[in-house]
Amino acid sequence: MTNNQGLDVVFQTLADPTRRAILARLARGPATVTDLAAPSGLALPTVLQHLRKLEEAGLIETTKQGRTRTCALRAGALAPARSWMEEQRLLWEGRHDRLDDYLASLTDTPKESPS
Amino acid sequence: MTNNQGLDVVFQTLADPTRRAILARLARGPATVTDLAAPSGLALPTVLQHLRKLEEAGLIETTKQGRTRTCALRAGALAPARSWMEEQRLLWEGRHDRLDDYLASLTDTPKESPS
DNA sequence: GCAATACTTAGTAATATGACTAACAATCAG
DNA sequence: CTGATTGTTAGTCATATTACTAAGTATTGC
Repeated sequence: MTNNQGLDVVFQTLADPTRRAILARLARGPATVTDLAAPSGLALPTVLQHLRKLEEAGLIETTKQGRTRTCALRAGALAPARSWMEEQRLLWEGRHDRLDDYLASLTDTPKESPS
Repeated sequence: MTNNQGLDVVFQTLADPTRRAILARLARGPATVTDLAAPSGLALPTVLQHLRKLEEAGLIETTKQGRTRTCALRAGALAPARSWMEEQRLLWEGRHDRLDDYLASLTDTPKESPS
């Protein structure tokens, strides 16, 4: 269905460059909170907020062991979003109504232009 | 690059269900502002705001002819977002570090010293 | 011309977002 | 135990988002 409620959350989560950077970093392997914060130039609590959102969106998972929390990607989490986009692409490309074509079709009244 | 600034806008735009619904509607063909507002149950100005965002994100284009504005999809506008997701998918799947595997690798030091 | 139609602008309000600092809690190293 | 490391919580603040209403402009049809 086009009404996937989880899509809101996933797209919203991906909309932030800091979070995309975190995902990109995690794509190279698991990391701790401090590891993730370092290149961002952000304060730890800020990064933590982003991590919470990423986790709530199901994009990552984390566990705490001792005093360090390790974060890793959750494979397949992007599938619904990818799926939606693919669906759209097919629809969009399937019918290539460009706007001007459409407008042309409206004035296409076979009447041989009086006046 | 992972730093695509346009991705912010596109993902942000897709994060709203009303806007996704508008896109889904437009995938079936161009429509006027009023057409798009009707099924949403929203006030016209609200829909207009969404349309402006969609247009700023490059996802649709609109033209006014007489007193009606017609909206249509802009094909290919999703490409950068799709591209980012595809890139991520490859990375994520390429290395299937699940979190527990990683943690296991850390404690690989056989701790024969429980209790 | 006049009224209905279709959109627009402006202003408002509730809520969400993303950043910070300060202070706390829980480990680990020596 | 003590202190450094790592994370967490709480509270604040500026800005953005998304909705609304009310009032405007521009076209079209009679």
